[in-house]
Amino acid sequence: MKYPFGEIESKWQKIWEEKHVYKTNLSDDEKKIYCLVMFIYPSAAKMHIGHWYNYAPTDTWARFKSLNGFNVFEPIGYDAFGLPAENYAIKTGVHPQDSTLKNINDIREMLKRMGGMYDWSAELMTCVPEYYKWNQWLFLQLYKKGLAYRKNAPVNWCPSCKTVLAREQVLGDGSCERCGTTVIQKALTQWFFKITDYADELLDGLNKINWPEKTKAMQFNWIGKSIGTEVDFQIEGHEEKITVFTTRPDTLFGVTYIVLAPEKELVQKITKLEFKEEVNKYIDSIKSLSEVDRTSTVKEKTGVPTGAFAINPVNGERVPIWIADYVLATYGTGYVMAVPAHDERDFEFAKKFNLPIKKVILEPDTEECKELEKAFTDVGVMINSGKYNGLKSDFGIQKISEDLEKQNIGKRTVNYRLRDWLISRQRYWGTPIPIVHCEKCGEVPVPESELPIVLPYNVNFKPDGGSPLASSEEFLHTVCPKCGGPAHRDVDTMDTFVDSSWYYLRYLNPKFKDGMFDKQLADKWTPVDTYVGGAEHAVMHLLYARFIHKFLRDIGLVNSDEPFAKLIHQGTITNQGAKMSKSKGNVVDPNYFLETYGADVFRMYLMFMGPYETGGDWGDKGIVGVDRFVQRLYSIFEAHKNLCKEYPSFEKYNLSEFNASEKNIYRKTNQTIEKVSVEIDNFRFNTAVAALMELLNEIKNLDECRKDFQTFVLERFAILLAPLAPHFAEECWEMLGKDQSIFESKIWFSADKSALTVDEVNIAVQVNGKLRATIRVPFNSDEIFVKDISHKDDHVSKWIEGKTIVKEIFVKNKIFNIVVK
RNA sequence: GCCGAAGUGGCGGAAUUGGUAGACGCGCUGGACUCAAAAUCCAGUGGGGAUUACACCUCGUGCCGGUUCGAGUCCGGCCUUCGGUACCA
Repeated sequence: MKYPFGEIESKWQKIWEEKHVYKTNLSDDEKKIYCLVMFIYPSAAKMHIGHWYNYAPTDTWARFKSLNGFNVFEPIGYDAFGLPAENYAIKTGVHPQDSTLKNINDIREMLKRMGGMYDWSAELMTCVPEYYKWNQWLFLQLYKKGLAYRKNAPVNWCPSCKTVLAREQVLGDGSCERCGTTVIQKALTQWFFKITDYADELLDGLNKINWPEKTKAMQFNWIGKSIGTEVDFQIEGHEEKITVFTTRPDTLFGVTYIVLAPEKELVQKITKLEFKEEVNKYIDSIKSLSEVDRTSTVKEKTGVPTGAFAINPVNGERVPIWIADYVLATYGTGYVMAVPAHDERDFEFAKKFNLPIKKVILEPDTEECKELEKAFTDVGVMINSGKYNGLKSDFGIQKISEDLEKQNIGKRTVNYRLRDWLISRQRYWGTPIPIVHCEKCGEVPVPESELPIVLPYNVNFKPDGGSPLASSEEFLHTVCPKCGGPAHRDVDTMDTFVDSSWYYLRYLNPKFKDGMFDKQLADKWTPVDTYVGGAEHAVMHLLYARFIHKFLRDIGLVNSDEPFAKLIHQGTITNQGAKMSKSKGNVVDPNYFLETYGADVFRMYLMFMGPYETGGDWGDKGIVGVDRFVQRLYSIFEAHKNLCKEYPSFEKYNLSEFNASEKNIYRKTNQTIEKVSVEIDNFRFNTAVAALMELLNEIKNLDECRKDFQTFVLERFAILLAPLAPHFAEECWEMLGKDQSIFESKIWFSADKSALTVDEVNIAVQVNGKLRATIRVPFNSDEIFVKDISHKDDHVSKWIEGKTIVKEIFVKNKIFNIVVK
């Protein structure tokens, strides 16, 4: 009979639910494992196979750990706020809350159908006040510590979504991550979280976590720590000065001009009257450029002079001040000292605008008078640098910095590429920011007792610019918590990365009322032991979560430094070479496979396809192989119904009492237990499945074995299958005559180590490294014995006859290599 | 451009510290069953050569070189693909 997956899957899902086998007892943390998979974004109604590829293998790992006696907590939830739901509402008129809740219901059904071991009592969604109240509370804590602040800043603005995007949400081609529209620059007053205060700690922490090296490298580069010096330049005819940041103070004598980022306010102040028109024209011309456009290496450099001059503090030279878009207001001080001789960008710029190039570092083995063809950026000997002449330039960096500090015109400092986290969004479907704006008192934080500030249901979320919440009169108007006068609420909402920065703490008790999360549980259960999710989150989400975790530690709420001890990235499943996405229309729907093969075959096939961390292009060719495997097994178990009741197995067998088939099968069974355990433990599901297929091939002669031994083998087979194909394994287990669910009784067998080794091994006999024969010898035979047999072997002797044996290499149980001349 | 990862049969992919390359599966070929087909079962299956047949020989892990008794694995230099990133002063 064909394996009736439909009824069996629903049967066991019902039993698991009734018996609460997935409920984790969080008060017992002795052998705890917090296994977390990145929560799901319910933007599309259906889960596609990419989601399955993420969730099913992780579930297999969690089930494996659970059967091995660990107390595993595996929760699931929904990253429910965000743009797609709102964009969908604008298009169709369906309210984001309604569409999101419906999608969540569909997804929950699918996750249950998949057979996920999720603790449903820990399910959470971020779009409910019970959750986002604590985003607001978190905001207030950051605010109290001065880590949430407002500033006017040039921001990435998506004209289509009419919202500000974080830099990280703008794709490489300058388009909006969510809708694909080209992003423009716009200045707005926005809320920021001061992640830069934690930059150093975020760097140091990378050494303490078991994460993929490449992910750590990406975070390292993203933070981009650089050590340098700030130097003050006086502006001719102005009180103010220009402070530049440089990593090369040794080139200070080579400065031939200064460049300001065009959007800096100072530009307006110092620009000479006759240059104003050109300068403003230039500023206008780059406004439409996205930061990516501005910073493109292929684009020719542009810029205009301001007519103003600065004085070089070390030699009193008068140098012109320019503005150019290659200088960014957001990095360093926004002002750059240009040394064309020793910086590639400055060199290119100076060449184009005929600015002087002054050599101050001499390249080893070159002449001072030789004209530079390109910037020399390495270490050399300082020249044209007054009293520093003759010093090696790397030493000059130290020396000049010291002297600048003594004269109070410079200061050694550290700069980060990392910017503060912009969290304001001019959007409806998110967490309202708990700030009130009062005409008298200015910005006033909402008292904690008044939280949550509930997101109103009735708003106009049409894309007419600005924040939709401003259209809700009752939301907007309030009284000032400080003076009681009329005030209005902040109408922006928070970036959804705030939600995902602490959800792993909330899972431990999503209904907790006395705080953001249950600290007692968090102290016991965090850090998360194993976190699984896509590599696309390598810098954004994973860096923000680390920051928030460290902040929570600093206010005494968690007792660890890092949120995620171990990180695994599942690979991406592509379709015809492209990432699956609704917009590309290449999403593969799992339903066909569920209806044809069932959930277990489908999830096992996903794991069998290849290494979990590699992913790959989707193809369904091989699924029939996994299906055949399951069908064959099903017939075997069907043919041995109630076997364990009639012929109970022994725990251990002695090889000497076995016939040949029994001996082979006993050995293979134990080897498979060993192999599958190690492979699943290391997220190598493909080889675990292959090992089970090998075992199936081996037990073709099962009927030649003693009955109680047949029980022994089939018991183990069912248990080994359980993490991979949980419904099917339960059914097999029951067919054998077992009364209790595998996952209720938590069984895992360990291998009989004495049965792992073999009596005889094949040894490869080589002559000059070429395989000439394989001989079968007793396990652990010594060299003399192997040598004797090898030399007598015809296939070997014909290659060594008449030759001189130079040497012989013997590796026990593996190889015997004869080197002849 | 820079950083990172990867290139193995017709296909997805296996291969402890260097030690019999191609596990497992798909596909394909042949056979059994069947009136026939599907399904199922059995056998074979890297390329080339050679043989009545069994032996057997030879080439082979992107390309070129190196280390070694021995290299998919280590080293040097290329090529290709895929990710990440982009004037960071």
